[in-house]
Amino acid sequence: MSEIPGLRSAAGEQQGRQIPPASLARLTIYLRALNSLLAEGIERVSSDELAEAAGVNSPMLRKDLSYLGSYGTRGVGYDVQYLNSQISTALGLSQDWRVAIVGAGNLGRALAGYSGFQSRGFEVVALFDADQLIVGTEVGWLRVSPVQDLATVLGRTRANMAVLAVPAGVAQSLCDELVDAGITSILSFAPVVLQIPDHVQLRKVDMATELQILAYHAQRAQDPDLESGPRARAAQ
Amino acid sequence: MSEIPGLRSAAGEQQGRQIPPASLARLTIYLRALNSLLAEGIERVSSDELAEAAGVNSPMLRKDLSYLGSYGTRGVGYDVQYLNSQISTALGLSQDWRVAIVGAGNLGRALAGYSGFQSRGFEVVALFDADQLIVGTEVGWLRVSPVQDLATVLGRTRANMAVLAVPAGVAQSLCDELVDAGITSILSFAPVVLQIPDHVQLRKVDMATELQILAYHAQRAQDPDLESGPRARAAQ
DNA sequence: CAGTGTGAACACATTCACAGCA
DNA sequence: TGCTGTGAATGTGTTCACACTG
Repeated sequence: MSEIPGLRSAAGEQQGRQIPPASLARLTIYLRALNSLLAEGIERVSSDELAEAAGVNSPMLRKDLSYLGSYGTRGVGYDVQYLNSQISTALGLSQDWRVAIVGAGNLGRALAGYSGFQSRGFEVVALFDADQLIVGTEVGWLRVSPVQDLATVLGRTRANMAVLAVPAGVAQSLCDELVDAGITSILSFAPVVLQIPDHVQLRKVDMATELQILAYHAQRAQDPDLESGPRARAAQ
Repeated sequence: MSEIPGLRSAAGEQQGRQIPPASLARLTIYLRALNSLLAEGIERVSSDELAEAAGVNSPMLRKDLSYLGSYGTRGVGYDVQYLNSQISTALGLSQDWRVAIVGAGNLGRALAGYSGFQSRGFEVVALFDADQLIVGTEVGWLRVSPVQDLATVLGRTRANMAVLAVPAGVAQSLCDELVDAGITSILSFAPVVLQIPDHVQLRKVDMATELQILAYHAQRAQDPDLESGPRARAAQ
């Protein structure tokens, strides 16, 4: 059992093609599901089962996987371990990512202590704050550094990603500092539009936006407005 | 200045149509930008200016606004105050939303104290935790309630939305309790796929997913792979 | 023959050019 | 004249049916 399909060109195959953004987002979910299966000691899954676990339908799952290559066995399914490692390398999770968190308020501390990072190949290597009362305190295994030392500490810790967990007002200037220090991947929780150069990747999470979207749907659900033809059930 | 276009059928117009999900997400950004302009005392904006402030291009902004109705003035632009209120009512932000936060760890506390909620029409009315050491403590204006009292407290506080900020392992059962207690809008930060009935709206934020997506792009940027024709710059 | 992999059909989102109005 | 509003064209994402294979 679990014979591993052709290993030639280990992480290669159709690596050159861009994975469509929508698929990319779902691949991370499949990875999570595969890790759960792995933890349960399950060795094989069918696309139906994995799709169920990931909350999508199986044709979509298969199409998503097809952007990476053909890692399943027809009539059988996927080897959990093998598929897991294939997706991981495709997503670039085989190298170590060193994350700096800027802002050690509740959110920054929550992120610093979030086990989901460590367990999925991200190491938090620095934590910054501007508040003198917070600087120097310990959060988990980390000591909070002063933002003044941003560039220095980023260099020393060889951080290659950053998370912005600071108030909106100071986000742009700190973002600029991160970029100047050579960071090219930033995840921002600040509720502002950040200006960045082309070569920098920025992703944003805005919790108020999420609630507003929920509010919109909730409002429509309660007013029995013009609920037109096709049942408008927003997918998970 | 600022003559207000036809008020007949106040919040009506083409309210019946569903706003496309992609537009909906951006409308919340426009709202944020309009609030900033309002704070600066600016009364009018053109689609170019507002698009710039929101980090999108202006045809897209105009198309998004067109799903709500025609609230601009040709040759002039938009009245900031008026457009702000039109988008707000379209999104259902004119009624009061009462949010319960389940989980008073660092993340839950960060959310409870997040000024972006209060300022945008969301009131945090309850905060729950399972840990006896945390129950009873104060976070901002709130006292942490025991999860055992979930249904009771949700009823008393008339919460109509919930945020799940709990570990993956207990998310599903708490989600079920929320649903049983009549909550139909849930924002989950737990890194698991949640099972929900059709009438419940669920949105998910997964920070590890965000970092993984960044990792993918960063990996591609460093390996000068097959960088094919069209410059693959992931939009903000 | 069960279950993967994928091309072709469909639905949705974005872009663009320009008509229409203050 | 300047800027909004929108239909038509393009591009992207999803669904589906089924060919293919272990």
